[in-house]
Amino acid sequence: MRAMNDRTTNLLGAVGLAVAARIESAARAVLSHGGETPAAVVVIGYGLGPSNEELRRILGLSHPGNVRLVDRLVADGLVERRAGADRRSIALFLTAAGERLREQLLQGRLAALRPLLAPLSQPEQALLGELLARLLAGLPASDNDRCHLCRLCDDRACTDCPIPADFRAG
Amino acid sequence: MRAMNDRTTNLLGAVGLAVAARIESAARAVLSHGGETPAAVVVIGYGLGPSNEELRRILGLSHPGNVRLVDRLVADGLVERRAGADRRSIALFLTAAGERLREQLLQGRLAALRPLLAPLSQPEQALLGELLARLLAGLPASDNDRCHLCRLCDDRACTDCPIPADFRAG
DNA sequence: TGACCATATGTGCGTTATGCACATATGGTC
DNA sequence: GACCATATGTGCATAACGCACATATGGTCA
Repeated sequence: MRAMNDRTTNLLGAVGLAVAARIESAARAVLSHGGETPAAVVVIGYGLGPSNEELRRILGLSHPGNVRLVDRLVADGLVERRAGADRRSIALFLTAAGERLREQLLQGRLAALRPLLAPLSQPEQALLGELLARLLAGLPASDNDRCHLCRLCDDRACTDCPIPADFRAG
Repeated sequence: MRAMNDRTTNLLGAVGLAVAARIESAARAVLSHGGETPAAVVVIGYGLGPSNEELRRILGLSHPGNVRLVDRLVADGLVERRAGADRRSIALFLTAAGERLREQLLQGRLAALRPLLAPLSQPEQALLGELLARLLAGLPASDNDRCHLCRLCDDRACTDCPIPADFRAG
């Protein structure tokens, strides 16, 4: 089962680790919480007022885990719980401080990743982008999986997102 | 400061998250511990008998964190603490069970990542491999940083590793 | 209308992986 | 031999989770 080009597979793994580490580190520099907390800020920041349950599915957390995560963000003055569609559900929105922090998260993430591309020339970067886009497009994924994968993406940088996700329609 | 091709940067971030998630998931399927524990098995498995301190630096953990990590592996019968160079230091080695588990870890990681490359043709995969290799080679890194980055790599798959690391000399 | 179940939120409690401060033992140096 | 560096291990705390449970709302069906 060992493919000829496991070298590429292995390099992909090494790069993935480096990328994830930089993303996490950049988030920690701005927000004093780890795990899925920064992703929650980005997702809530789309302004659609997700319920606790919707957010939880996107983040891939348990119900209680999500409640505690929102507790942290509310305690920090970054998120507000407003009335939702039902009287049982709530709608999550960023405060002004939350919006500002979200901006820092998105920009910090890109800033942390840009140096990785520095060794490549502009055409090479464009080529890499195409290959990565094809790679992402090939992931068989439900709508929720796509939202999960893109939970930290900067929707402004992600022009022509290769992953069709309905929640971006707006 | 917003570069023209932040799209590529953003895609790199998305792919990195997907890669890291698959690596972690694959490790969890084989080893019932998370964090740096699987990496420790791989690193110790090189058979050089690293001390607690050497291992800790490669994994990027605190001293106590590393001691507890080794405690877990010893309790699971995967690692042995033997006498080290000094009478204060120890030398860590895998048991037979540890060796077997390391094999599963390495193969599981590659198996989890291979599907990501499936959308690309063979020449495209080779091209991606070259770009990733250039990307990794450009990372300014100390010896320890390199060991840290490669802490989950399969040294058999990583033929012609783009990252010069002295510890691979043997 | 009321019984019943599904859905959504929140809480008590435990676990895992970690860090900090500290204690202890060995090694080297002056 | 005094002193400091190095290496290991321990007590205690923390962050981010999950499971089991409790509670409230909504819908459905007799």
